Amino acid sequence: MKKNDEVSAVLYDISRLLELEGEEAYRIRAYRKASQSVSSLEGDIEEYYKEGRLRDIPGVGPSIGSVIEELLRTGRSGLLETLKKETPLELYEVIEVPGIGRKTALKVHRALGVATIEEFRDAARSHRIRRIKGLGDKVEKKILDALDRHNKALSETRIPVFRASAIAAEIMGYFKDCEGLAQADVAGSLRRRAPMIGDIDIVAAAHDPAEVIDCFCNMPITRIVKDRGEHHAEITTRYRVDAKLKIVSRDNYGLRLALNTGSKAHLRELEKRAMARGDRLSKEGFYKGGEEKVKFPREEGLYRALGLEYIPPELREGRGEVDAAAKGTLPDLITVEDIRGDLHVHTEWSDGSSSIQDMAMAARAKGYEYVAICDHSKSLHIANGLSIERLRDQMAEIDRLNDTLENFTILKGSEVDIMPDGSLDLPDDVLEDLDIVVGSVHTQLRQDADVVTRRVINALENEHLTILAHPTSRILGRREPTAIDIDRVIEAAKENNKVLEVNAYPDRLDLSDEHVKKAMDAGVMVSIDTDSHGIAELDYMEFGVNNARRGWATKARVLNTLSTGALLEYIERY
DNA sequence: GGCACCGCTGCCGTTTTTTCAGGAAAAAA
Repeated sequence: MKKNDEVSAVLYDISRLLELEGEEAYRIRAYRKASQSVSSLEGDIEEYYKEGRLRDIPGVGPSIGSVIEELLRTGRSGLLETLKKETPLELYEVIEVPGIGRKTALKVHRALGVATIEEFRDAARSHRIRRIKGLGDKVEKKILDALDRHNKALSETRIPVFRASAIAAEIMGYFKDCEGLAQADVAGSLRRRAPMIGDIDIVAAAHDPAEVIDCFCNMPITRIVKDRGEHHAEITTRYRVDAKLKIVSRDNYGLRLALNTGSKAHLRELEKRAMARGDRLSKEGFYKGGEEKVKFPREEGLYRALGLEYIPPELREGRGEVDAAAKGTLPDLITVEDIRGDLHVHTEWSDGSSSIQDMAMAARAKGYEYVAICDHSKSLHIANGLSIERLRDQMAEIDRLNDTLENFTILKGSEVDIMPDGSLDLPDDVLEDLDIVVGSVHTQLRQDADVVTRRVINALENEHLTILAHPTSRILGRREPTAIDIDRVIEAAKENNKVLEVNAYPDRLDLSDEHVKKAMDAGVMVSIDTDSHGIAELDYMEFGVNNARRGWATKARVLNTLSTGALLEYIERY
C-alpha cells in the first residue's frame, strides 16, 4: 500500500505546483482528483501497472497514466522535477492561508526570495513587503493578520461534532463484531454533543477485556496504537483524530460512564453536591456517608443517589444544571421527534442541488408536515440568488405542487439578504406575498460591532421578517463570528416577536449553544433549520437539535414544532 | 487533464462587490 500513498503524494505535489504557476484550473483539478483516487484505491497500484490497468483508476487518463508509469518504473517524475525548479513547494502553504492569494505570494516570493510561512512572517514584520511595488502597508498588515489567524487555526486540533460523530459511528460499527464486548457507549465531549471535539472517548464493559482491546487496536481505521494496557487503549485513527477506550466493570458502568462523560465543571458540581449531603464522589467512586462504597450499573442510579433528576449529557456543562436538577426544574428538552418541518432549505433554483419537489418529498418522508423553500435573494450572486421575477415563478410553481400534495405543505419563502445598511434585499410587496421570510447577513462580515448589530436590528424591525438566520455567521474552525452584540439582538428579537435560527448546518451551529441559552432565558423563540442544499442534508436536523438541547431549548420555544396551522397562525400574528 | 457520449466536442462551480492600490486579489454560499 505504501506505493499508492507515494504516487498519490507526487500527483498532489504536481497539482499544487501547477496551481502556483497559474495553470488552468481543470488541469490542476485533474491531478488532484487522480491523487485522491489513487489514495483511496483498494488494490496495490503496482498490480494495476503490471496488468496494464492504470487507466481503470478513475481520474487517470493517458497523461496522468504516463506520469504514474514513469514513477513506478524509475521512482522519479520528470514533470514534478521540472515544476520544482520553477517554484518551491513550500510556497503552496502560504497560499493556503486564507487571506493570502497566489499572485501576492508569488510577487513577494520573487521580490524577496522568501518561500515559507515563517519567512513571510519575518518579511512582514520587518516591513519589507510594503516596499514591494504594487503592495503597501495595508497588504502587509493583512498578510501578518492572516498568518496570525492561520497560526491559531493550526493549534486547533479539535474537529466539528458531525465529523466526530461519523468516526464514532464507524468505531461502534466495528465493535458489533467483537464478541468479548458486553456494552459500549460514546462518552466525553462527543456524548455531550459539544460543537468541537478533541478526541473520541469510549467506555465499554467486557466479558473479555483483552479481546476488546485487541478489537479496538486492530480496527481498519486504527492508524497508530499510542497506548495499550489491560483496561485501556488509545489510538490515532486514519482521520487523524485520537480515540480512547476505557474498559470498566459492569456493576459500576453507570458511574464510570458519567465520570468519563464530564464535563469537568459538571463533575465538580456533582462532587460538591455529594459532599453537601455527607457523601463522597471522586475518581475512586461513590461513597455513601463517606464510607460505604456504592456502585451504579446505570447513570440514573448515580443521579438519584445524589438527590437529582437525571441530567441529559447535553446539559452537563456546569451551567446551573445541577441546581436545576435538585429543584426539579430541568428543561423538558426538545427532541428530533418534536420537529414538524424545516423552515430553511434551498433548491436548484439558487445554489441547492435538488428540485422543490424532491425536497418536499424528502421532507415528507422524514415525517414532516411542511418545508419552507428559502432560496437566496437577488443580491447574493454567487449563490445564484433569485431575481424578483424568478421568485414569482417559483411561488407559482410551489402553488402548483401544493395542489398535488396531501397532508403536506410547501411554504413559499426566501432567504433574503440583509443588506449592509440593514434593509432587506426584496421590496415589501414581494415580502408580503411570501409565507415566511428568513433574513441573513452574507456580506460585509467585518463590520464593526455597532454597525453590524444595528444592521441586524434594523432587519428585525421589518414587519415581514420571520426568522433571523445564522445570526453570527460563524463557520466552525474557519470563520470567526461577526462582531455582533448578541444580547442586543436577542433583546430586539424579543421586542419585535422575531425568531432566531439555530442553523443546523454542521459547521455553523449558529446560534451557538450559549446563545441559545441566552435566547431561552430571554423568552425568545428559536427555529431549528438545516439550511439544506440537497435532500441528504435534511438529516443535519439532528445536529441542530443537539445544539439547541445544549442551550436548554424546550419544545414550546421552538417554532418548527408547531403544526402547519399553528405555524401559519403564528407567522400571521407576529 | 479526464470523461461521457457521439463528433471530432464540450463540460467540469459560478458572479459580483469590496479592498487596496491605481489593476487585481479575495471573499461570499
